[in-house]
Amino acid sequence: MTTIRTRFAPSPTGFMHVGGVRTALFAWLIAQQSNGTFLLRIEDTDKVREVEGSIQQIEQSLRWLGIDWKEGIDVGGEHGPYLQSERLNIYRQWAQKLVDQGRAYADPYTKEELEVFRENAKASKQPFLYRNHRPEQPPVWDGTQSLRFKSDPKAYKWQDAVMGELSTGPEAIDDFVLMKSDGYPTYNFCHIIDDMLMGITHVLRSQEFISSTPKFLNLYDALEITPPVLATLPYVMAIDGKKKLGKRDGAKDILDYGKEGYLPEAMMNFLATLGWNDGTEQEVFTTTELIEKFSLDRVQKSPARFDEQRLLWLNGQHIRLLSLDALYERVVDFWPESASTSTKEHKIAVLSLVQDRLKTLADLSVASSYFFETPTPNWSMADDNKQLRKLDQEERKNLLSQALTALEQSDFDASSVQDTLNQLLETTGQKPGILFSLVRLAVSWAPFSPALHDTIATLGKDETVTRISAAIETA
RNA sequence: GGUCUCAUCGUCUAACGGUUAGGACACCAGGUUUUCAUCCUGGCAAUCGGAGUUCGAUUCUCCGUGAGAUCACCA
Repeated sequence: MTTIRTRFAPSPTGFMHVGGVRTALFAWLIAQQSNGTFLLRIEDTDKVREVEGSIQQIEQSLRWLGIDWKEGIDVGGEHGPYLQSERLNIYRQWAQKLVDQGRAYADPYTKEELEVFRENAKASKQPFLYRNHRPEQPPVWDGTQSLRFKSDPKAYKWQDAVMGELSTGPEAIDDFVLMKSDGYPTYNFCHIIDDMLMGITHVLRSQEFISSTPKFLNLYDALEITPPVLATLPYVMAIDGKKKLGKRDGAKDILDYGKEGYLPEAMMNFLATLGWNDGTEQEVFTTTELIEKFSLDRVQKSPARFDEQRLLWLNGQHIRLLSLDALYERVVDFWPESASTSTKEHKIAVLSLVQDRLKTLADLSVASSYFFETPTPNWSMADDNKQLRKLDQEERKNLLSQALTALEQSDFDASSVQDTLNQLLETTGQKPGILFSLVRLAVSWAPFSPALHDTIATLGKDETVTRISAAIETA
């Protein structure tokens, strides 16, 4: 198998949202599965749009997801530098080469003059093509004018690893800007140089680039470069509506999902299966399985909508996949405050009870608070309960007293408590729906909780006795 | 307007040209000695339209329709 080299090459223009991250993920997956190289290059050639701190945020986002890079601005590598603004002399050399070959020329027009051309074209209902206005005697390029590619318009037909065969007519090719007048290269130019110099074998990018691909192909031809494998990924669409997911439409920072209690492996599973499947009925994939099974030829051609419900479900699935120790490591930031003084043993015991109930790690706080702090009796909860509202005050007190007496004599492991509770059903002659609901409420005062005997055993004898006693007093 | 792309349940998707069009999420109903959740069982629900090719089209071709992208000294 040939060694695959892929890259993720974002612009430092702000936080990362799921659309961008998915492109990185797919590139990373195919590199991983061939034991190849995934590298991180930063495309900071537009100084106007650049946002301070973006690079750190991009790196943090990828690391959170579990995507690592073998080469990049922070780790270096033999094809560096990986920050485009530090490669300006390289682009200049290649630009000059094109000038020398007669394939690039300085643009003598002002923006205003170009605008006139465009408007005239529009007025006569013709498409605007810069190449129809090529200057006869372009000035010598000194780096202060923009430099344009002298295109060689023709029809192209090419293979896309996802989309299959794609084609365009010569109309799609025009003289585009290679170097801007501020001395920086355009994306259209420098990404091609960098991909070549960095040995990139597979270029993955999202659908909006499909219409500029013929321009790239024309430039590859001029530079006599064999193009890498091109793969076009369909959009991730916004949750509602039919627009591609973008920051303006409320796309969230990927790091926010971590803060909200989503597991990175669940997010990775979600992103990978958004537009890809392995052909089986498997829905839940570990990272290892994704690396093994992912393939570009099973990537969907059409856009997929971001479905939060599915992400939430997957997150629950992945939470259930974790061992208690692993889960314990993950939830450090999500305990209720009252848990801070608790022991690891107790916390693990609580986790074993609530694990199946968590959809996000952030659910932990609500689901577990009564294990760490004594709740205040709230008898209105009993009045709201269909079964319990039938009991009068005396019956409540009586049942709880019997439960208290029985439990005081119980060994406090889960199965003893279970036995005790079962005996109590017989001695009181009550239905479980009434007896258990009552006791459950008395020890938790929560709308829901794990199985009663587990809950009681985990609370421990002292705490259980205290709580039932308090319930009897306030009934 | 030019160029280009896409099209199966509400959503994510499966189906060498031959299946009662399958699965998952969501939703609804039932089950697992209380509750919530997990888990299990069942239910609801789709091939954009029209021609053509074929014994037979979700699948191939064409024409519509719809949706999207792009036509920057942004990437």
